Amino acid sequence: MKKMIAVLKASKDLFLVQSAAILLYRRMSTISILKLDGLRKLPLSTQTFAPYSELQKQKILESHIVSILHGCTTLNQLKQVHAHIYCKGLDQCCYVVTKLIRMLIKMDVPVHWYPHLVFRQVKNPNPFLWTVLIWGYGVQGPFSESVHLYSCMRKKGVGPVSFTFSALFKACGAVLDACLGSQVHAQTILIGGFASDLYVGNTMIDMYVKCGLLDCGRKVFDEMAERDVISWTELIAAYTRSGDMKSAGDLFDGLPIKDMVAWTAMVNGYSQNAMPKKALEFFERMQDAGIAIDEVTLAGVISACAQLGASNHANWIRDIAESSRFRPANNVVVGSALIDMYSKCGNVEEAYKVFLSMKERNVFSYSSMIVGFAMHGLAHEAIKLFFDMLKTEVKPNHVTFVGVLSACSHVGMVDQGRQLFSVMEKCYGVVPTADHYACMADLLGRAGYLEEALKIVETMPMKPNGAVWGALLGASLIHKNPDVAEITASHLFELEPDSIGNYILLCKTYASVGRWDDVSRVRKLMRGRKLKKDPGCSWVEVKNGIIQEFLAGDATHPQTREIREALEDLVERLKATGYQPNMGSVPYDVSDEEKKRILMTHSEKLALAYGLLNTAAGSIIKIMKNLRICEDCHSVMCGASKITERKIVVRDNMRFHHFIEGVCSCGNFW
DNA sequence: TTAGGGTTAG
Repeated sequence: MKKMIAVLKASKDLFLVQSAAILLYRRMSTISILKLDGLRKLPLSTQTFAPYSELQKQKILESHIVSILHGCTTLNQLKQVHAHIYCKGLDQCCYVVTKLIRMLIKMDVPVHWYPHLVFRQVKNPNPFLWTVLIWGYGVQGPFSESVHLYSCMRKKGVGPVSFTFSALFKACGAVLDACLGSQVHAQTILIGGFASDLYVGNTMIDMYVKCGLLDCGRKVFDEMAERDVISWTELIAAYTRSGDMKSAGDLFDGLPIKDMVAWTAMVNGYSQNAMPKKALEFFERMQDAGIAIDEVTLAGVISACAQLGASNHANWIRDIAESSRFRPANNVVVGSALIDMYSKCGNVEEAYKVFLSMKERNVFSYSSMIVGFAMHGLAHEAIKLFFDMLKTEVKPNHVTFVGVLSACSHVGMVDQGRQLFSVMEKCYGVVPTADHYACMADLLGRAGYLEEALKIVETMPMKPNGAVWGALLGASLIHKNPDVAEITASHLFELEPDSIGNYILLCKTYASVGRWDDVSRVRKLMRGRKLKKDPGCSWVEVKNGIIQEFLAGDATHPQTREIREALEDLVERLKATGYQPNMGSVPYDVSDEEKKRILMTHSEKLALAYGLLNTAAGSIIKIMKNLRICEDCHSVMCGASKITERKIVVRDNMRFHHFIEGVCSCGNFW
């Protein structure tokens, strides 16, 4: 650096010095301006200006100041440069002032304060200067100010530039005002020339999409004279967000040059739409195409692996992340995604290791870890982490509270949950949403306070959603309360008429108290609505990361006989320790013998037997299930963990159960 | 000036 300055100082060529200085300022953005002061003064000396006209000197000065502005990293530096701008008599130069305002806004200085003040001091603002302010309000709000400024600008007879419309669309998108957006759209056509501008088109697509008018966005796209990869990607992402992967895929196929962002939009689209296998397939195609990846790609793929819940996928993507530039310890996005993934793959210990290794943690990292602990029934750990978080600068958000409340719910910590719920808004500024009421309904309901839960639901300030009533219905089954179940189910059948799970919960609740007539009435209702029960389905991980799937009653596996024998043998040994089949887990009015037979074909039992046969002695057995584990299977898992001396981890659709030496981490409370 | 983003519940 010193050498370079010496060479530059010795140089007589002003343009050489100038361009080198600009390069230096841009590249060494962290170097304080003062350090480079000697260099900054150099080209401004009277001597070196000699061969240039006044106008040229002015232009050089302007571009010089702008390059210094670009190098600023703190507000103080900007203030210093601002003072310098005054000294040099450039405070009326729109070009320089525009750049100053832009930098101020980028540093989150409130637009209405410093930037707007600087703007007011310019006597004849040009369109760019007007626009940068419009853009500033479009970024920070109040967004109405963007529109107001635009009309002021027009009243003063200043014509817009294309950036003016981009800025306006940004503001309309931010307030989801499609009506205003289409008025601005009309202006772009009326004034002429702007509607065909690439930037304007792209921001217009973005605005329509944000306002939920995907078709309008598509129309703009179809009519654009010129498109770039950004136009395509905007629309692809919009389709993925709306769940239309078909249209997203069609567009993607037609995209002439696909860059990393476009590929990532597809990978993450599949991941967000619960198609994790497709996401991984696409990711591999992306890698085969030699496209680089970044933290956003990794986050999506990691989320897909989390959904699959299998250790082999987890280890595979962990290796990729570790060997990339975005290592979990150094990257808060990748780190947080990994915490979630390990929790969902049943390895909460590894999730916590990742959490501890992270140099920076944000609300995603904390919330993911809290939710992870909650999922595994580690409520005390979740709550401790929550209070640790409060000691940092990271503020809890609505997800963090869902995490702590569900942690309380999973272990029956009613008082702690009530306390947190009562202070979440007052002390932490998080306004309870329907999700939080669902957690409360779950917490109180599970713990047996069904009436109190019902009261909360009936008096909550917003309309209860499916999750809220669903929580109550689940609790009604646990506590065998068909009266509350009937009330909740009637709401659920309206809100979610096609959701089979609600009908089944109601049936099971009736069955639990022997009201078989009601059971058949609900079944008839289901048949009338053409609803079919989801078959129970379990997966078990065996050697080399192979995953075996079993449906309830499955007799298609080549090892079926061995599986059945192993299961019968296991149950016999369990009976010797006091186990009795739980007939209440079969919601059918059939004989006890038939109930026993049905119990033996539950998918998680088949998976367990297969796991025992096909994994090494002493290793952990990991099972995933699409539905909630039934009570009978739960007690079989408990017993099996003791007599086979195996740790068994079951992930059902609610949470994780860790069975160790005859005890489940859920404390039989799930 | 414009694109892709990780955590939530029955």
